Amino acid sequence: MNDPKIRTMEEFAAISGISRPTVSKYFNDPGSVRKSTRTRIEQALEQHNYRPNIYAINQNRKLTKSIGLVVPFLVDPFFAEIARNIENLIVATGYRPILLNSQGRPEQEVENLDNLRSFRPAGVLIAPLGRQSDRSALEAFCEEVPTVLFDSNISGMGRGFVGADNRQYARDIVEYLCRSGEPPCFFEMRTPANPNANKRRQSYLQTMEELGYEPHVISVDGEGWAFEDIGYRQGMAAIEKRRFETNTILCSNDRLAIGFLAACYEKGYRVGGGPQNALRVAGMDDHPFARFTCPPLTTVAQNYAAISSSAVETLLTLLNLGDSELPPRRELLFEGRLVKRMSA
Amino acid sequence: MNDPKIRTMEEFAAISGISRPTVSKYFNDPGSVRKSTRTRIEQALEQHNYRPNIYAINQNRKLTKSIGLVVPFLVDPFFAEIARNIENLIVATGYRPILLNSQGRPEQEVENLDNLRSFRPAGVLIAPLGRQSDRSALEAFCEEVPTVLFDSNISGMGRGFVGADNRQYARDIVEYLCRSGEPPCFFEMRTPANPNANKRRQSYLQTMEELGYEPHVISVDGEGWAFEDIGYRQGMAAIEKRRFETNTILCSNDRLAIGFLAACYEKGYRVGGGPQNALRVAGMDDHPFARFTCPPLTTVAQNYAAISSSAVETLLTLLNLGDSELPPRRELLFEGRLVKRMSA
DNA sequence: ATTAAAAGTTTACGCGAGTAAATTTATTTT
DNA sequence: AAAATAAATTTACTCGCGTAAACTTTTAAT
Repeated sequence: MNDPKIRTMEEFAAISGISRPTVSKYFNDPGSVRKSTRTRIEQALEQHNYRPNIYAINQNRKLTKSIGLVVPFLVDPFFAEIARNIENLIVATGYRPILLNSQGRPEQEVENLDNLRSFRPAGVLIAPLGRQSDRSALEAFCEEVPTVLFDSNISGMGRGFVGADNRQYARDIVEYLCRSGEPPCFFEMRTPANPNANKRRQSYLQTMEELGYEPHVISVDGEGWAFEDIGYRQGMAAIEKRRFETNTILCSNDRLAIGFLAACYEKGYRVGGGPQNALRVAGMDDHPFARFTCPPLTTVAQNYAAISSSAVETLLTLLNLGDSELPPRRELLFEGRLVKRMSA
Repeated sequence: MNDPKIRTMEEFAAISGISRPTVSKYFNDPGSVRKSTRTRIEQALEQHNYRPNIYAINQNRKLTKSIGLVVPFLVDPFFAEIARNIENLIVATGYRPILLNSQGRPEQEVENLDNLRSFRPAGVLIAPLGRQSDRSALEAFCEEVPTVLFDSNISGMGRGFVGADNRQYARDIVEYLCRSGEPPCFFEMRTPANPNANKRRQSYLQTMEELGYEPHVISVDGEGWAFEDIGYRQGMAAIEKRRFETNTILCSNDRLAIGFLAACYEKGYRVGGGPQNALRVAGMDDHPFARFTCPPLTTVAQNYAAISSSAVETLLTLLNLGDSELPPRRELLFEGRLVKRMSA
């Protein structure tokens, strides 16, 4: 690294003894140049650690080597974890991830899309806010940029969707709860932020019916993404009003369950299976911290790895296909895995 | 929005009836043009939603209007929350944030710095991994780009540091624990990832001595950023080996405490103040989910807002100063606020 | 109204690479 | 070794905007 400051590709090409256009080819795809020249370039690279100017690179290119990644709420460890996975996968394929956080705000989501547009990414992976998303803004964006949705589906939007098989999630855990104790009540937000919650409720209702139990849905107020807080406050209220018809509560997601567990604790209800406990509580998602609740939370584990890699693969396939042969929009749902812990 | 596809600033300038250089001035600083022209531009803007090409903008500018933000581990809600705050502040000042996640990996941190360099940001805010950081890489970076450290200090590195007054954190909570029950043992990782942990231990030792109690430090093995898991596993082991000399455990941070609470639960120890409980547990940081643990965690709350805004302000001051008059490196420490909950 | 200062316009060049076309050189194939 | 193919080189133009200089118009000050 004797560094007489290489600034441009011109300078670097001169030093490595290769012409600039060839060096340019190398940076776009090292495999596209002869092995001998590749070696020479890489030797020069080791000595001078030159990097092509990222702005100049992209200015005159229609298809950027970057992929946008928009998540609705990064403080939610579920999304942080998914984002982490996807970022790594994107890097592994040679693209550069651009991570944007909508922070639970519809305006921010639209703003992110606008920003993203100006980056001219090759493609975009977006987990929409859901109900609050600006549909027309999203739609306009999807027409401009190859986009794959994940986590939260909006039918017809984008060129594909990868997410959870919410019906299976709810079915599996409801069946488990029913055969291991009293049938569950369903605890949820009345106006859930994303469509997964609705599917989970529907599946709860259907499964309960199939099993011959009477369903009990407790829908509570609350806006925004502070699910734990809503689970706690509304859990307290629901307990006080004795709104639960059985001793088993299935929460619509783990974050709600974490808040609900806090309410149970404060109310002095012991949570868990077995006769010594007053209540059983379960969630869905296998939130990264669900195994550290007290008691550890019984839940349905998202297949993080599969969802992440499938989302990236779906997008990459689209990108390699070219605009001519648009495949039909595909929806890929991954099953969750029942995780039995102590809470139910 | 009748959109006959404005692509360049030239086209947009023609439509708005203003010359391109003036339009350019407008985008760089709307306040720098006369009010009447500003209005005309903004009217045209409403009709055509044109956005200057981000690559072209930055290519020919030494000082980019963007600020890098590097965090060590975004799955940690503490950093997610800080990042959220800082991002908002950066946007409010007219800069564009570039968020990069080191994911707990030193190589990734170096990679992030390299990437950031090629973005030529006006300045950078970085929370280093700490012990594992590549000092020389960091140092080289700091010399090239105006950089302010936060959360995790590395003495002399960068042009300033903003973080927590860890000694005060530990002092305050140790004093509280001592006057409200048995003096605390200190539960920590043997080789903590960042220097805050060391300061907290030192302050624990000093405060215990000042109060005339014998300190007990339980240092446990464990690498990486899975603090909850370490707190859980090593907490289990420590409980089994009866390594705690008193009934009060102060954990080096909340994530460790969350794991430790899970261990207590599994071992059947009731946690909280009062005679009916076996153990008291406290943490530090006021992790976003600390109030939802069972029992709710007594801790010292980071002043998220102050740290975030102070970090951004420190950097902006530097940027506005120009290279001539470098102020001395300043370290700003913010006090935490004792938050008494049920766990101790 | 005259003058000075501020703001806007024209013109022209540069940033650092992508990329296409024509040509030369190197590598394979027969 | 000759022919066919693949890879590099040269040359030259492009992308979209920043920015400086010289000049003109508008606004503010006297």
